[in-house]
Amino acid sequence: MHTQTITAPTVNALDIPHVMAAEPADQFSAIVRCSRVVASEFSYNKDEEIYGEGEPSEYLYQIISGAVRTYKLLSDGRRQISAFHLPGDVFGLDPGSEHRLTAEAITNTTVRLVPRRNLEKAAASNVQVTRNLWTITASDLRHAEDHMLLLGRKTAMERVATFLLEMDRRLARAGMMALPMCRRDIGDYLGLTLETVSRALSQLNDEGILMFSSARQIALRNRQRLSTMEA
Amino acid sequence: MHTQTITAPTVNALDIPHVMAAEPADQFSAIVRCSRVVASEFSYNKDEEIYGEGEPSEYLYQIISGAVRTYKLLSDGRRQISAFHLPGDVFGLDPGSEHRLTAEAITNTTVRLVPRRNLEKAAASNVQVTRNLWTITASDLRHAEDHMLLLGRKTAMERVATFLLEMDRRLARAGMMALPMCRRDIGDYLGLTLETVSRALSQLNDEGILMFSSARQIALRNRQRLSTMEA
DNA sequence: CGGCATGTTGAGTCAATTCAACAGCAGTGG
DNA sequence: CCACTGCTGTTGAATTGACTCAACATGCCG
Repeated sequence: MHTQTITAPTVNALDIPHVMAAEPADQFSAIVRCSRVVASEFSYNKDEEIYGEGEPSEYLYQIISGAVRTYKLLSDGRRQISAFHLPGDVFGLDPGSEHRLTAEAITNTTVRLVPRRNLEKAAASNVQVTRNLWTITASDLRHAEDHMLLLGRKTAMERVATFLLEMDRRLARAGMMALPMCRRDIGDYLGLTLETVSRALSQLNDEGILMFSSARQIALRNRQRLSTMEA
Repeated sequence: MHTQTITAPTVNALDIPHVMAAEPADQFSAIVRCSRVVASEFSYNKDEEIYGEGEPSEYLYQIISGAVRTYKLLSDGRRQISAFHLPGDVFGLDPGSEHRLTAEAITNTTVRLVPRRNLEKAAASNVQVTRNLWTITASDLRHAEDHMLLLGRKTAMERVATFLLEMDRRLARAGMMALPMCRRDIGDYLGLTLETVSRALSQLNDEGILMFSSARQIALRNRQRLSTMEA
């Protein structure tokens, strides 16, 4: 693993319970709490690889700030991004000993991480830890099922509409979203070319459904209309 | 659930351990054994729905004989099949209370099933049961990740090559496979039309890479060449 | 044997891609 | 401060792989 910055290990599981009690959905915290393992922090630079496909799976990650893409490549370089991970999201849980995807920082990114080894020890005795790990895998599966429908059967415009609604839901603040990823990343997520993505966004802008303040700063002006477009 | 035939509940978990000891990979048996719940048998007719998207998730299924497709629909009828389930496969484990896919019998199909309610009771106390359920979900996720790459980035011929190798691996006997599904099902699995699937298969036949004895009886004649075609 | 499902093949179309040019902007250094 | 450079994004024009529509072939089941 090629980490650039190592901010000293900071968060001890024993400190967390009361702080995090208000966030029942935070599985990572729940796992850390139950398993009583130490979570460290690491930072990665923009475009830096966090782990590669086929590498041993040693850590579970939660994004503190930044954004991460996980993807698979074909031999000739065609790329399919499976998911974008945003602050609060957990990634890197490939059950089995090897990662099945590559993970890269989209922007400078800081993560919390716990060694899998510790998790497994905790999971062996504590059912709740195992259940939480299962829940994370189940969420990934749910997303993948939805995404297969998009990739297999939706038109370009429907894919872009779905993407915008997903990102709006996950990262909009004050009606505005700041996309961390470039047009090529969006294309590789949606199974389209970057030009097709750009054309679809321009059309939505022309139709008044969204508004750009810059290429990556987008405000949705008509979510309902966009919903009908996602098919 | 609209089941046509109810063959009397037969298999009791307590009978299984020794019979199944030779199949370590059979998670269903392991789960049934650990949780000491009763597994029943049911049969479904060709094209009969086993459960629908959005319905409460009440059972976990294992195919004894036959084949099942699980899919999602768009409002205008476009369909994406997520997976084909063949004898020995487990399906229906949508964590959470509702099914996220519809399941239908492709041919007349017999399944073993256990009530989720019983599983959950067993899983609450027995870590091994939870781990096995997690493993099933993880396998589904792995397949979905591979399939997203196919749907987002592979050409029609590459998709068909991948499909043939998958089915050959899973159901070939004596170098021959008997596909249970029609061309439309294959198309809806691969994100293609049935005509495109048919054309690709014909081309592979012309090139001597496969041989038909009937439309659904296929023997691969050159797996290595097919492997290079799946990209 | 007839009728309907399923599968194949051909011809024309089209949505998305490829290739190409240019615009915008951020960072760099003279 | 502004030209220069590289990167990202947009737009246009031509191409193409897969789709649609159509006709026909095959085969299974009653």
